[in-house]
Amino acid sequence: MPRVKSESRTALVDSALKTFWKTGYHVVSMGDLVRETGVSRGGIYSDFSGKQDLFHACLDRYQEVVVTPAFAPVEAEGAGIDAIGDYLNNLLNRVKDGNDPGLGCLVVNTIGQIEPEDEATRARLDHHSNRLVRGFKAAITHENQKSGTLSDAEINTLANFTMVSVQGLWGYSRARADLTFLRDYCDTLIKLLKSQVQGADR
Amino acid sequence: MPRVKSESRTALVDSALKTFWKTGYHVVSMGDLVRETGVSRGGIYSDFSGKQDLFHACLDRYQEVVVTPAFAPVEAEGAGIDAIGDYLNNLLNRVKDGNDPGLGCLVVNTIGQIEPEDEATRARLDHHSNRLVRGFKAAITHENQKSGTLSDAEINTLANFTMVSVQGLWGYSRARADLTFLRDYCDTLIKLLKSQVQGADR
DNA sequence: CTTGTAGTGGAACGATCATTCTATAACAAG
DNA sequence: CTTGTTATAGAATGATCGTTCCACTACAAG
Repeated sequence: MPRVKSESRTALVDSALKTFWKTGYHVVSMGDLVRETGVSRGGIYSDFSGKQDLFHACLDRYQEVVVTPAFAPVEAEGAGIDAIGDYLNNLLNRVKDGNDPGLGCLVVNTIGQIEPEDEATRARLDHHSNRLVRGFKAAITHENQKSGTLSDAEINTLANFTMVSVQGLWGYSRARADLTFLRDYCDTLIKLLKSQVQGADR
Repeated sequence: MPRVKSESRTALVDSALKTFWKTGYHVVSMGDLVRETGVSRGGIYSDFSGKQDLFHACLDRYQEVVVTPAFAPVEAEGAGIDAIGDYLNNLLNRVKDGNDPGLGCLVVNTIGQIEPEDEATRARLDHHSNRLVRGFKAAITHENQKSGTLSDAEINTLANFTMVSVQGLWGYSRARADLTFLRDYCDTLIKLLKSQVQGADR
């Protein structure tokens, strides 16, 4: 038999992911991707049907290599509100350690530049948002079990709020790479969430 | 004397603003702008040095025609936290009435697709963020004067948090045009801010 | 060795981009 | 009318885009 087919090209996708993340889908050219990934044009097109297909693979891979490890504390069994703080700090530390191509979140960046008809991309963004809400809801629910302050509807609303607010953090972190500023945001969010569960003002 | 020079082209900028807002800077072509604004290529280039220059004019105009009226309650003398809710609902109602090209915020969308070296654009985005923080800080400070619960540093932190969180709202509103969902976010934010000023849990 | 496949480097293609230019129409002032 | 200015429609330009194609190399299996 001939040579074995490429071992699934994760290195290509990882490299393309960084490029898309740093520069944005529309600005990245296939020439950029060839240069940054070290894979030839033919190689890319043999594994993906085109630029958009590769980008979708990057969005999926982003969930695996960035969201899953960072969000693990929240998705862990018995996670409470502090796990949300761990999640935020996990990503902030990635930035500090220089593991990420820059700040921001690939999903949040993409929301701002996707065209409304692009359903395939939109579905991936929705999946991300739903994943966050699901995690936040479980964490708030667990924290709330101690006091029983919040109703189910209130927990839902709070989880949705947290998701939206956190997407603001990642979006804004692209504009301002001030770790102290960003950590203050995280501390405030956690404090606010806890104050709601403790239900001090109800 | 000959014919008078074009009356400052505000109609051109207004139209270009909508196009950039809806579609995003990189996706909009000069051909799109010619078609949407009804101004010829020569006309555009006689008033602006290029696409980026026109875009900057749109960012500036966005402050005037969108942010200033919507944010007016917050920037008004004696505004409190409810003014922040008015601001959010002002923009949500614009969407409902179909005045805006879609959802989202031109500034937030731009943050996600600007290249780090583009200082001229970045300065305009910073100006917007600073304006929001200044307004939120004044409103929270005024509300806090009744109880005196929060320190100056705490007010600063809360104003920064609010700005980041609100940018999350406008960013996410592009992905999910569900007015009920978005209003729930607004109500939650206002409730959280008030609970902090009342200082129930301190 | 030969054979078949995977992958490369880069030319080629047609489309589209931002920008410039030209010829012309519209109109105000003399 | 003529003259001067503004703006138009659209051709032209040169660059770059995503995509396709091809000659060639590397290598594993027979």
